[in-house]
Amino acid sequence: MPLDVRWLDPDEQRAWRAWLDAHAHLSARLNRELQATSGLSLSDYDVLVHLTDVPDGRLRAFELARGLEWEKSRVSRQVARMAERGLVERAASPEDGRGAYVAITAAGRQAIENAAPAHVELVRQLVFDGLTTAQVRTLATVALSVLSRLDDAT
Amino acid sequence: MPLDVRWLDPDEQRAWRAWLDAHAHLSARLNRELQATSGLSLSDYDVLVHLTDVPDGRLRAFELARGLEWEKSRVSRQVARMAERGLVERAASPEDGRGAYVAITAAGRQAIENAAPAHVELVRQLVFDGLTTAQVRTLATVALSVLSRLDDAT
DNA sequence: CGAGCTTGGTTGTCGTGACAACCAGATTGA
DNA sequence: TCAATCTGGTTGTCACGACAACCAAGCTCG
Repeated sequence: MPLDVRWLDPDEQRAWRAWLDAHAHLSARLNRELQATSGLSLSDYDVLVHLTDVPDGRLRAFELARGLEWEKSRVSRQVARMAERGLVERAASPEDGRGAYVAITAAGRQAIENAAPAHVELVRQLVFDGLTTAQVRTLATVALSVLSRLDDAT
Repeated sequence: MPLDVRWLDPDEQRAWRAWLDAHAHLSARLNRELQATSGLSLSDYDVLVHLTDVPDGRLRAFELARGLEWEKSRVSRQVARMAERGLVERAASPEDGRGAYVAITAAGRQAIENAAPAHVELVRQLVFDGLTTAQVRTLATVALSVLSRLDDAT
């Protein structure tokens, strides 16, 4: 066991713990609230956001997987559940015999249009209303730094 | 549907997305690495950290739940799994007939002592080596702000 | 062409977590 | 004292996600 480990100093410890805690509590809270007020989970919400972002409201499953950075199995199952609830529909692809389109339904649009305002408002209240613009920018910088280091890493 | 929603501005969007992405990728990566190099999950790791932090290496289940901020059912199941692998032991409490102590075993100590250095090193590489001390402090401030707003909220 | 590789997607299996129901031991208050 | 309540913990059930195995449709190259 190496004796030269560079442990975290107290400031780093603090920041690290706080980050983990904040994220855990925040996502639990957002999920609970979303669930309670609109019957959607965060995953449902993310799928619907991606589908509404595209002109015709439909995407191939693999595009959805790419956009969400999800495992394809996760997409498959999430879409299956959402289809059962009528939020999306699946359709075979004419161009590619293997393909599966995922299309948002009217009910799906309704659901996200109902859910979005309160959700965004809550994010604003819990996060951004407490921060200065400088802090927001630093937050972005920090997160982007982590992301780039994750990409670099072996 | 309210028309006066205060949507996120571009900077906020960016910070929000980056935060979520960074956390998702980072925790996936840390989990994978920990699993691969030491056979522990992040949850295992957290439990072991809490147990090594206390003098006699044992805690009542409810103390563990409090410290980890976990549901008691989660603690119960996690401990059951870890006991099966010999990382911890359960013991009845003499003082309280209902009580259950969770104690780290020699194997558990060994496991975390093996795992910790590489884990901390990775956190350092992926997060802190890329940040200035000012950024670290801002990160802590931001996270703490979110936490306090979560507490306030109804 | 057609065997072998690649790609898009689904499914089996396992581990995990939330929530609620439940059980047993402790506590308390009329 | 003893019924009502509270507390510590476990278990049932459901949803979710990762990973690997699998299936079928395209592609590619001799």
